Amino acid sequence: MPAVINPVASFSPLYAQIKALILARLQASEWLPGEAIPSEMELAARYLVSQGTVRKAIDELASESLLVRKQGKGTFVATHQREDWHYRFLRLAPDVGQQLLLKNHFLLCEIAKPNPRISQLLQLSAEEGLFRIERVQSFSGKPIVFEEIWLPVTRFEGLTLDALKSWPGLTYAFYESKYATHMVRAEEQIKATSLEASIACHLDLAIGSSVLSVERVAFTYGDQPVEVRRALYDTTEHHYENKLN
Amino acid sequence: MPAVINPVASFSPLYAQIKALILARLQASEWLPGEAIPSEMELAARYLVSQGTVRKAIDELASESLLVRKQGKGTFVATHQREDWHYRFLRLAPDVGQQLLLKNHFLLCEIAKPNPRISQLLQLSAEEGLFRIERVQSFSGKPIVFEEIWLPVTRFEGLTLDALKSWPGLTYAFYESKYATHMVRAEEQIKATSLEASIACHLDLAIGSSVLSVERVAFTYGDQPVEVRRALYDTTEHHYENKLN
DNA sequence: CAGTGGTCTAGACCACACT
DNA sequence: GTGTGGTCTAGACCACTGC
Repeated sequence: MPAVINPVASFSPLYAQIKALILARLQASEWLPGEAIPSEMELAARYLVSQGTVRKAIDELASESLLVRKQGKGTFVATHQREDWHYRFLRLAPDVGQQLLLKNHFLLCEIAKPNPRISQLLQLSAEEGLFRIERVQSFSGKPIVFEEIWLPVTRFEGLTLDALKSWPGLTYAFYESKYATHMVRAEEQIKATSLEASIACHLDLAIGSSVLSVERVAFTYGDQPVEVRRALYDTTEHHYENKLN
Repeated sequence: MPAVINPVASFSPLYAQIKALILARLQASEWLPGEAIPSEMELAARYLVSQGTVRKAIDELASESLLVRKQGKGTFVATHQREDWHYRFLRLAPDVGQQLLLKNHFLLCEIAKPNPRISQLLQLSAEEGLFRIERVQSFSGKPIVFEEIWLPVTRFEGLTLDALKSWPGLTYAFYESKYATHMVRAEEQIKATSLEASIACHLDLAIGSSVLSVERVAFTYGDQPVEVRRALYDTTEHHYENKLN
């Protein structure tokens, strides 16, 4: 007889309820990125279900990359602060040669002018403040990416250009470690555009060159949008890679 | 005690072996797209394993979209000849408004000039013949996509422009129904380029306009490359959509 | 109703990591 | 060795489909 976790509503299967309970813990930052969660046996005992049911819940969370299983060691909360996750969301690759290692150069971090489109994407009211960050990323000296990033001031209170510049790792690892915000997934919209004069200098390209415009909305636990980026890629010697399944 | 399917090599788990056996059946066209495969119980009996083991094998194949499960009905071989699969590999979406319904217009179908790059992508020797197809796709009268398609002559023997033109559905459904070739996955490389004169007329755009170049290699069962496409998208009012997980 | 996939359990054993 | 996740089994019952 299954233990009824939520007897009132929901005809959802038990493992889905267990999954929701685990998700709630993650969302509440009770188990932090990089840490191990309790073993399957312990969770099964805690929630009064069988190990198999916990397993199925964890399986789904692992397939969504919220958790990472490691045989013999345990199950861990996914984190961007790891080598093998550096390219989690980066789809830019060189046409020939090895995978690239981009070098970061932050240009500015300011309070953004009100921008209804960005506010809407982040599900914020027009009054709520936004940071706006600019940066350039280069590969062996050549600038490849110009990027604008918008972040809600409320979640990223006190953010400064210096803090960004002095962080050694990835931006998403920075969010995780300084603002307890783990990015789970993202959606991108890609277009081809002509390079504007104001940006051309940053990319070392002629005005009017064709560049790839990639607009990204990134989400944390619970499908909450937290960050908007608009990047311009120089694709003369690189491309955006995508797998369709 | 597990039934040892392949006692010689492979320390792979039982369900992986069952998965391979099912995959081989698909690859051999023993179970055709759209058809139901035997029930879990029947497969379990046939391979002398428990239902749970068959289930895990099918689960993986379903998550790779090779099979589709339908509760109460059975498990079916995935097919492109279905309404809900029409946009399986199409990532182009209008900036505003509903999902689009593209109209096809085939321009030509010829024996291609030798092309080492395409041959290499399709893992063919330079001598093996290739078809080359051109088409334009439009949305409410406006041309949006210009596309070149390369196919190996051996697999698509007797292909003609008329056959393509008279096919009412999707190209991948055509391959499936006329050439017993089901596309399983694809890889795309995306760049921004300037529109050439020879193609500009097809897209109703000025020479030198920025357009999205999408090069796709599509694979059938067993990771065998079968088709190369190079598409140019007019992204003034559309975009390429991508989800990062 | 019978047949299908979907869920849940309990228990056994394997593979791996740490100590 | 102990503890973790990974595999496999056997059997029960549920949910959905179609006759």
